[in-house]
Amino acid sequence: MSGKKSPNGSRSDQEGTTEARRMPMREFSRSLPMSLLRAREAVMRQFRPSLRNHGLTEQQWRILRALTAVDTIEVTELARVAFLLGPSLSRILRDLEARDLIERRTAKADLRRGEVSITSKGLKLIEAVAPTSEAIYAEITHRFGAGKLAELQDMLGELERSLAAMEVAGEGEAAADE
Amino acid sequence: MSGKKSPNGSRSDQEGTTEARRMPMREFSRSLPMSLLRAREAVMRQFRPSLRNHGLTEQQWRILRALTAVDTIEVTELARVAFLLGPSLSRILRDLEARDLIERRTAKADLRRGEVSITSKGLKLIEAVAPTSEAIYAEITHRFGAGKLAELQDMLGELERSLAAMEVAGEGEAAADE
DNA sequence: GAAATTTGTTTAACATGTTAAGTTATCCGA
DNA sequence: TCGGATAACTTAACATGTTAAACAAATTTC
Repeated sequence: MSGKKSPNGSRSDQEGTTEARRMPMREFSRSLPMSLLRAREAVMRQFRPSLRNHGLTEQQWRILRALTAVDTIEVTELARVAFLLGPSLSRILRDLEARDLIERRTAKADLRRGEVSITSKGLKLIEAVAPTSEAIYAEITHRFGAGKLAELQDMLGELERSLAAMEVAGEGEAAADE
Repeated sequence: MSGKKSPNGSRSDQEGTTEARRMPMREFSRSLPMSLLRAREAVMRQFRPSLRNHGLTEQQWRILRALTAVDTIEVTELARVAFLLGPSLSRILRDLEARDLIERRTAKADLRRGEVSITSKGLKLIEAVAPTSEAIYAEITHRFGAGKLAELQDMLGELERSLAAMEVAGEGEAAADE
């Protein structure tokens, strides 16, 4: 476990794309995190250009999309639904508010909480992007197969549930005074 | 497609976590990109603490891991294997080099190309992290099931291939002078 | 009911993602 | 062989991911 593989000698070749260089680390590239990362990137690559043409990032789109389903929503709940961390969401909401795509106000009952809602301008933007987005999604479904897509999503959900209860062991390497 | 749903009235409740608030946008959260994102996050959440204890980020780990499989590798090829964009890789390599975990030198045949390799210090770090990483991976495999894991990865690879040939249509919204 | 604790959100700091532009080196055709 | 196109990085600029810390409002505790 402590030596390098691929007896390349001293790389005497130069135009050939040596076997060792053409396909390094097959095993690594097949790890679950890499598989998930590549699959997601393959999907998002389809959507990004359209979003970009409308001046939206993927995360901004997720937020606006989530807001269309509710009247108002609290920041923490929005973070959960759009799957964003608090700090990211905080920054993005600031920007979206400056662009008049969303509105915020503090809750009367609990002054710590912020309530967010989409503006009519935001709704119009969503409606402008949605057709293209839905067309892309339909094309993906068609190419991969609706049945397989459903099956894949079932497995992904099951994977999530399998790991939800798993302990997150950090090897206990922190200083003892903690 | 243009109206808000969930007739909440003016949210007269307060302790109840209204139905509309408890489960907003079920459909959105079931989209393929979100499913892939959540699944990957569920997996990486297991690995991050261990990596962090060794002073490594996920991307730095990917790079070092890829380097253990080869003697040297060119930057572009490394970007492909570790699935990182050029600019990200450029920055990370600068840091890893400063920490003496990798070495770089320009190729004699083509002065544009940089050749990267892992140092003995980098190898030692890998060997220190690997046991925990492999244990975590084994636990994930056990929880989810080895068979299902293989099946999932097959589907992910198939999804990638399905989308590889797909056109990336941007709606042609750019200015005409481009 | 004031101090201590907890909760909801934001700010800070650093690392990466993403696109565009810049640099240097190689290639290639007139 | 010269000059335009390409190629391989790198820098720059802005947005997000990630963890820690700050902050203010609410809740709990004594």
